[in-house]
Amino acid sequence: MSVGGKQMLEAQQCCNEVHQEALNDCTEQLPEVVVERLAETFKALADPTRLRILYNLSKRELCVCDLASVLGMTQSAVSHQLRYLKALRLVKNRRDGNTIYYRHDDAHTMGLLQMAIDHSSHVSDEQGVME
Amino acid sequence: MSVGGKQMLEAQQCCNEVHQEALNDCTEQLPEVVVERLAETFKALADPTRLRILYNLSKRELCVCDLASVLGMTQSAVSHQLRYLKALRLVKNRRDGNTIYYRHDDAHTMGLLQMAIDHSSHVSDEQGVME
DNA sequence: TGACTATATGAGTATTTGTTCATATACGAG
DNA sequence: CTCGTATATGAACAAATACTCATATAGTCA
Repeated sequence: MSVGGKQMLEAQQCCNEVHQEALNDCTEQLPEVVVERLAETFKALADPTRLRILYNLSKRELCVCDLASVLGMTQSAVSHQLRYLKALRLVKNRRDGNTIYYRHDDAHTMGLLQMAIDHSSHVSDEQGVME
Repeated sequence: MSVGGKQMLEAQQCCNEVHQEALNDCTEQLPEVVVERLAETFKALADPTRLRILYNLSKRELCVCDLASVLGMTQSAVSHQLRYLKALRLVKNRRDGNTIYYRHDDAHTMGLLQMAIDHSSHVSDEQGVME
């Protein structure tokens, strides 16, 4: 079981010939909590509705009503997603009378979104030329 | 109920006072196909197992067996996720005898991942100082 | 050929998720 | 107070998901 003197990471043996060299290059793993956090962030961006909400909030502050109108969705559906985004601190809101305005609240995540959007437009351009 | 009149660009009316100025700032929307593509990309990164797979493949080429060992997961679970990632062209593979080696195949998505990882470590540092 | 190995895959399943519907809450104007 | 409006929320439900298990596939080696 113990092969050498060093730390060996055997989590589970699925084949006899475990490539030790490969495992040595992978001793450094992302901490569990970091992985969960990353997945959580990307999951927030992994839904078309939330993407559209954040995209529009990247332009300007908007109330629930306007977002529902722009997205062509029910107020309830939008509100549920806003709660989701707010729990992750990706958006925040302010009240003005009956109206509640939302805006983005996480520059890093918005940066990820913007980067992905920029790339998608580049890809579109290239494909437009190619095909 | 039905207010006699005209509605110009409204997808759905959730409240009477639709803020026209807000809607004017949101005339430009991401194309449906782009939104779906973005969501698809982020969804690939929205799962801890796939994150760890891509993270390890960012270091070096690995076979299914080694990945399973490093992640402490069954060969089947890893293989299913690799198929998922391959369908999205985020990874590609090569065969060497019985062994199939995987590596990453989408610089842009790996860039998104790296950016998110870098940020998370910065945040950790700051929090480490604060608390 | 046949045993052995690494990987792929279909079915089944428990869990998560995004929406709808009905209703609750909070605020402003009478 | 009551009424009207904007938003929030709980329950329910269908669809998507990530795993396990059993088995299939494809290569090596004797």
